[in-house]
Amino acid sequence: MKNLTRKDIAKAAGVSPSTVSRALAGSPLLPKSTIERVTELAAKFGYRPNILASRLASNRSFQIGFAVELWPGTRRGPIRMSYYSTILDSMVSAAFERDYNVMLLPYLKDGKSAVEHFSNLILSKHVDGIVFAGLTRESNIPAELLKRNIPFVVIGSEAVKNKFVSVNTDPHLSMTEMFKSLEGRNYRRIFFVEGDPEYYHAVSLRASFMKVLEKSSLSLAGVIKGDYSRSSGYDSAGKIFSMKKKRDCVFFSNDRMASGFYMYCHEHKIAIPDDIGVIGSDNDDSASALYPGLSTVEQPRVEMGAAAVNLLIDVFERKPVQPVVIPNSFIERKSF
Amino acid sequence: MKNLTRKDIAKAAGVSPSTVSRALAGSPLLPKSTIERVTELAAKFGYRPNILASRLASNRSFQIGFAVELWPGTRRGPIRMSYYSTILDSMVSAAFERDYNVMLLPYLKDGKSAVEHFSNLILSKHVDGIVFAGLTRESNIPAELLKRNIPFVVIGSEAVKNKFVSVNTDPHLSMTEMFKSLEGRNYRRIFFVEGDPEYYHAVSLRASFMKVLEKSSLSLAGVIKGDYSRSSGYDSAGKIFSMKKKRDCVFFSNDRMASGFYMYCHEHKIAIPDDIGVIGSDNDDSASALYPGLSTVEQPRVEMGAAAVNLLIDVFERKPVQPVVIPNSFIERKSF
DNA sequence: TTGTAGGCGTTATCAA
DNA sequence: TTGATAACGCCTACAA
Repeated sequence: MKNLTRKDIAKAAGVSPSTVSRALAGSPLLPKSTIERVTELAAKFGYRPNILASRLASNRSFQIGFAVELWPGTRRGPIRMSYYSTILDSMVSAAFERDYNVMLLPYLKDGKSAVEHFSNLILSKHVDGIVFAGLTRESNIPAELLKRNIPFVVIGSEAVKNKFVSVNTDPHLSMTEMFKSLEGRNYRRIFFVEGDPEYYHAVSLRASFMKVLEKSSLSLAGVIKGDYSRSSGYDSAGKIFSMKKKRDCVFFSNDRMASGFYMYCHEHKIAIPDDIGVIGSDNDDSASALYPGLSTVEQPRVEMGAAAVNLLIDVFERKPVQPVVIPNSFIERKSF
Repeated sequence: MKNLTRKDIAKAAGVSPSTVSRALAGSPLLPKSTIERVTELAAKFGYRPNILASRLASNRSFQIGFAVELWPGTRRGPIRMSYYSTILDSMVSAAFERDYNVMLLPYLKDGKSAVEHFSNLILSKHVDGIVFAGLTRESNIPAELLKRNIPFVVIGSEAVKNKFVSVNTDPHLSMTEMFKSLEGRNYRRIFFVEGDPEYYHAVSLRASFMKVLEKSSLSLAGVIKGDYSRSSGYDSAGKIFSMKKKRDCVFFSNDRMASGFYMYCHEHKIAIPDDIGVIGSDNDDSASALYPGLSTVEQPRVEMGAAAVNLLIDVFERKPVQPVVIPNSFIERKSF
């Protein structure tokens, strides 16, 4: 079956193909009557402009890529993790509002150079630009992509000297709120359980925590290494309880580790918050299933995803862009 | 800056543009030497075929759409829910393996007809086919899309008379395992907390449950209405405990409702499993944070997502396809 | 084994 | 206000 094209509509309407395009685009040059007639005819025929042809002609794909790193040999990627899925969720909406689509760009962790892969995707016009999230601090991707003049935005990574466009969180406000709350409850010391320092998030959260801690009346009970996993949260409990004093509390760099800590406390009949106060970070959905409700430092993922998309489109449109820093808030529940 | 095209490589290699295409596609017609020479030259120049042109010429987008229903006026879609993100995650991997890409297709819940929207997406060649998940039972989308000859696959919906391609779960095996376990622990009665019957999943799970229940030595303590939400699980507790007898247990149609029930039990100092046995369904990640560990009927989402993609590509390639039914398993933890 | 040439269905420029 | 026409870059039948 032959595809319906502009020509067919043009013939039926007794105009030229270009007029059909103009009418469908609602060009202000055309009189209303023409627009109406052509539009009606197009609807009647069920004509839809071929987006493939339109993209070729305009040399734009109107697609934004979201990079997802696959583990070779598995059917598992990062999207099932709530950090990624929440960001993606809001990216889709934000892109939709600006007439872009989001495409997923899987790449193999130990495949050929990721940089090469993404360059190809841009050069071959698969996507107009790429959003990255969850890169490790040592990743060379942003620096290399910059060299090659590839439009991209990075979520949650350090924007080295503001050289590339990034979206980040500033937990300063939420930390301030948190310490204020803690002081109000007469806590004296606090443990800090760190995330995986490969990630910028872990480092910046720690820095922010320490900065605000200094100004507070609490003192540091200790820093415990973690890696964001539930088991590392569980394991941290042993160390914490070996050092614990009265009126101590713990801060976890994500809710997942906090949930591991909860598990330990349940198993050992330790009462939260009576025996120890607990605070998490992320406001994961799963955290709200915990009992007692986990107080947590929110990560504004929805805002970050939307901001990344809007920044990227601004780049396409050659508008001036600034790195975006989004403050987050502290959510108080029952865990301290 | 001008785009690098076949022509440039052709000129440099002293061949025609078509030969460049053939070489890059590894055509068996060409001698190895030509393929090598052209490939090297292309690499040296950093030439990447323009996928936009290729798609126009072949009239295929090599993209698979995943439909996501947006709530108007919010930046929230379904992808943040683990049901969707897990399916999507495996779809991306499966598509990658067969050289397809996954594109997200948002549509407004109360926007213009969804059917119209998806027809357009296909007619305009945005995507070659579409995967749906989480449709309600009364949705007219599958029937209408079928009429219009649009390639699609539906996950978790009833395949009415096998008329359209679908991927479903058969919980029969896991239910059998579950009841066997329950009998081994001397449970006498079981409550069934239903999901939202708008969804096929709720209905089919209930049917499967009842069928296996009949053959077991347990009796039905009652059916409680739920809607998959945590709060409906919490609310179910009141009804359950008003009817509860010794050696009763509860089955929840998803883990989320079970987590609401846990919340109630914690608040009311009811011990799981000593006072009541609990079983969930889905094997959500968040369920594994519950204490005591929630036994659950798994939903094979990873397999469903991958199967959907492979079915769809089979449809493109005009291979004969059959609806896929994937059995699931029972995961025993500490909640009964 | 390789080259030629006619699509594919738009967009965009220029002329009328 | 409209119409012609030249790109856009690749695919592919057909010819050589």
